[in-house]
Amino acid sequence: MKNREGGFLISKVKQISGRIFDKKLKSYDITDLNSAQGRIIFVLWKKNNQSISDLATNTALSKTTLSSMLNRLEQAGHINRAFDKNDKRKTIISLTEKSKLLKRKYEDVSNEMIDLFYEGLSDKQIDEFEHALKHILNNLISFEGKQK
Amino acid sequence: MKNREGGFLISKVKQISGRIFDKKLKSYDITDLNSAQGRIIFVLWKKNNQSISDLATNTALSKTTLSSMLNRLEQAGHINRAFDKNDKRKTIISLTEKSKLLKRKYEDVSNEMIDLFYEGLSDKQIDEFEHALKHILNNLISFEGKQK
DNA sequence: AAAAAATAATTCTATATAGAACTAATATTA
DNA sequence: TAATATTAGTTCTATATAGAATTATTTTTT
Repeated sequence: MKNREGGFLISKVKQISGRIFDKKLKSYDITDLNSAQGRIIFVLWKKNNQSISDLATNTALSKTTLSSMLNRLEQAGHINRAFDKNDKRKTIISLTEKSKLLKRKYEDVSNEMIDLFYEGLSDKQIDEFEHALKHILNNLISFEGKQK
Repeated sequence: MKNREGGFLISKVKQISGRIFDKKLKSYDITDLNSAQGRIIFVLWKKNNQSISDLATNTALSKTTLSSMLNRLEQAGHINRAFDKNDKRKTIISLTEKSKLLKRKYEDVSNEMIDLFYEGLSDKQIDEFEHALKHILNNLISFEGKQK
């Protein structure tokens, strides 16, 4: 069997791109949001008003991680917490105007990042790469789901 | 232009696979090593006796991260620190017998993980995927190198 | 050779991350 | 309906991660 090292490669890509993304955010004067927080805001841009469990699913972070990160995002004025009237256990997270205004700039950074990421790969290669990534992600999600 | 989200997908894959890997390690009775520490030991299995800067390069972690992680790995008896005789600034990290003995078991977990990761993809797809990953990693490495 | 620059590692501080244990609320079962 | 199980969030604790500042050593420049 071949010597595979996808997981190791992914870890390295994640590590370096996080550091680069953080620097790019600062160079665009986004100083009160880092890349990890950006991931959360990003899924809220896609769909506002999500419960914390929804966010856990959509960011792939644990609920406990979100709990503390949302505290900081709330403190910094990026998100609000509200109660769900139909289910008192739930907390609904929504974006503030402040974070809505960040969207354009953040997307510029994202695009710069994506350009760097995929430099030298053809559209076809990128398509196939992201297709494989989604496949892998689904493998992992369904495995983790089964574990419970 | 197409809507790319490779970075976001990679973050999610990294997050979930880390959690799964940690559970698998425990289920194989590897209780004194987690997946993050395993990454460091893994590059030392490939090549023993590396300086911390070398490890930073080969793991894609920052030197400060390594500094504290190596403390814990040393404490747990997995690695040793030694001075470089030719260059007194350098610290050479080597594996202990204990961590050498872990290798077989750790590889079993890795293989199980790789199987899960790539389930449903053909050899050709995996080859192309890892090829693209390496390409992306090189893009990031050379960019981060230029920054300095 | 002395001064300046670069390199290696550490410490300090802040944030990110997640498991275990907990509380409150809702859903399911007997 | 009462008892039980499940679900949603939080807190607590430990580890992971990295930037800034610092010290020691080596290399480069003048």
